[in-house]
Amino acid sequence: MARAGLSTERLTTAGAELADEVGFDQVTVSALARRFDVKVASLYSHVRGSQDLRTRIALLALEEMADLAGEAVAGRAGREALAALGNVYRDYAREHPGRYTAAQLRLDPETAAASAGARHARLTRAILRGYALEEPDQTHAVRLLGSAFHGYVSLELGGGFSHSAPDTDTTWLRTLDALDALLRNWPAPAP
Amino acid sequence: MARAGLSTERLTTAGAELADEVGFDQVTVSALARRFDVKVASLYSHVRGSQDLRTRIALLALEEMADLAGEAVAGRAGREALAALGNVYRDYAREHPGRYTAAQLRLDPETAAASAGARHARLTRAILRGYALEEPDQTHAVRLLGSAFHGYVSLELGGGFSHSAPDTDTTWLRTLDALDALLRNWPAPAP
DNA sequence: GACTTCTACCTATAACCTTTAGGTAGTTTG
DNA sequence: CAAACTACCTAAAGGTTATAGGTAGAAGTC
Repeated sequence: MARAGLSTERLTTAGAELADEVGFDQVTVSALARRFDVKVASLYSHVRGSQDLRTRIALLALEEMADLAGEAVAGRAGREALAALGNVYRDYAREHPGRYTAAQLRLDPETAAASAGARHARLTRAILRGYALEEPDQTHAVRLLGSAFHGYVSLELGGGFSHSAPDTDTTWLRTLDALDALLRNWPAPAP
Repeated sequence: MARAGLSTERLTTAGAELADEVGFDQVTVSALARRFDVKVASLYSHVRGSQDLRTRIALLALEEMADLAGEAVAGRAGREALAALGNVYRDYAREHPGRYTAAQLRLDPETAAASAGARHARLTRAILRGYALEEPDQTHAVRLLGSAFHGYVSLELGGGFSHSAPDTDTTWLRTLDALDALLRNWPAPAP
């Protein structure tokens, strides 16, 4: 009875790979068992079930992205920092589509609180140091940046911009231009 | 043998209701059959399967949103039109979370081409008539608006902004302010 | 080095969802 | 009013989730 060397971590990373290959919602306990050439029930010693597996993948993705974002933003400011952060999300989503959609999984409050989610918020906020924004506009801007990045990436990933000129790479650059200009020129509330 | 009065349309709208109640990915042929108090196999005369059902719900949601967006944008221009369009998406997502996530379903190219997707693009483009944008910036702006709206709505729906000051309603208003300002002041490409 | 103990993985089982095939009872049409 | 159609059925096969309880190999103990 050769042992496959299962563990919660190995299952999580294998699940993440599986997600990237076949899509996050095709990630199933059975498919994972097949990948390890092991019976399904064996996974239940390491993972509580399919929901648990999915949230573990989501947490992994959030951490990985936060790590990359941290590196990318370090030592940069202004538009350069903005572009670095945006590129992290966009590149990650293209290299790891399954993980990226996993990261969008709705987490229950406690899990979310223990996740790398807060790090993402802090990193985005750090970028705003290069721009002159006071509270509460800073928070508004954090949310707007998050929305724009996530929205762009998820629409592009979903094929929303596909096959029509101009290509999405230049739109992405112009989007970064636009967001940079917006932050430098943050408007007062409308009357 | 009383007839339940099934039809593809009734199944689709019932499926949409179900999605709003229990979440789009909990929409299952079995659950729908239960709702009509009918055996599962009976649905397969009206719907090809669970995938077919899901895309029908997605198409319905896209149409409903496009209808609402068309009404909302008519007779408005500039910031007013921008806010009207954004509010349509946001309100729709909050009233019909299941349908909204359904609308994000990745469609195969032919289905997408026959969907209301193009109407959404046209409506967004129509809004830009109130701003002075030439091509290709107009397309970039269409994509940016789509990203910002979708990103905001989906993060808010997923609880991303939850329970932290300032409240999401004012962030939403300030986001509209910001996008309006951005469109009025669209930047030239960075050097 | 034998003995316990832990761990990794197993078989078996039950519940649920999907999908297809083929049948029967209402409803509509000529 | 018979033929044809439609709406719904039973039956069955295959896949996924999940739990309970069992066995073999590895690790620690004397």
